[in-house]
Amino acid sequence: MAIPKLTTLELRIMEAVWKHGACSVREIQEAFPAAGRPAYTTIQTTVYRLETKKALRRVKKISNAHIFEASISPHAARGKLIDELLSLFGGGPSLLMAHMIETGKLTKEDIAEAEEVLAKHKRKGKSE
Amino acid sequence: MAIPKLTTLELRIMEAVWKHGACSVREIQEAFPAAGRPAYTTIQTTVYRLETKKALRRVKKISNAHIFEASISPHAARGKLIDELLSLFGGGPSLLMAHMIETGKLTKEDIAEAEEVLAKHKRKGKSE
DNA sequence: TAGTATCTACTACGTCTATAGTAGATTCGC
DNA sequence: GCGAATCTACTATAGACGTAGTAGATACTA
Repeated sequence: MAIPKLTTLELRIMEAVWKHGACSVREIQEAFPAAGRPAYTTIQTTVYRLETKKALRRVKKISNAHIFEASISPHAARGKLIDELLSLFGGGPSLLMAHMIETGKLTKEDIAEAEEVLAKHKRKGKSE
Repeated sequence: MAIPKLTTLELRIMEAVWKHGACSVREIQEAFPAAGRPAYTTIQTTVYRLETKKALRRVKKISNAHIFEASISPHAARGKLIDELLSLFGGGPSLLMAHMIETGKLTKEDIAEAEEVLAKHKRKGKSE
């Protein structure tokens, strides 16, 4: 199943659903910071679009409100974003990492952490 | 100077200008792979839009053609992209790195390379 | 200089996105 | 059961993007 391309607002809605679990349009809307919160119907429209994109689906109805659930995982959605970014950086992580180092976003600690994660991942991978 | 938001096509045009240096619309168009190359006027329109976004500027005229030059650096433009991605990953590189490791995009070698870049960067940074 | 090629400037248009209003259905409280 | 609140479904719209055509200006060539 291909991960659909999600826009910023769509992604923020997905984040809300991923975080809160199955929820209504109202709950999604209220997950947005009160300052600059989009209108209820703005969220509603975008939720519907996420539905046609197969990123959300209706699971049940509570009272007169539909309850939505994510059909794609945060892991998969983020993976797609990363793939797209990497493709703009020549396909590999080198340029991306180099850039983060130059701009101070990637520190010694982050690298050490990455090594640990890698080691852990390798151990798991071995058993597959 | 804020870096404007660039779309995919815009970014590909910028890449061409960054690579070739100041060039004409025709040269930009021909930098695209022949298969699926957009029409001349498609490039032209997008170049104009990049001009209003202050990402490109006309520097001179050769014969009857304008020559364009980048007003923003690849470094800055890529930095903006990375910032946007990182903000979707909680602001830090950890989640991003972890994801790349899990999906096999980040290897031991990449991490070793990053360490070298970091060391090199630190040496340079010290003298500033 | 006359014809041809090229380029600019402008216009057009379908799609997508963010935005939100409205009408009618549903439900809840009393 | 009736009024108020809430929700859905539909409609609308402005701006951005990718796409490209056309008319007129400019320049090269023979």
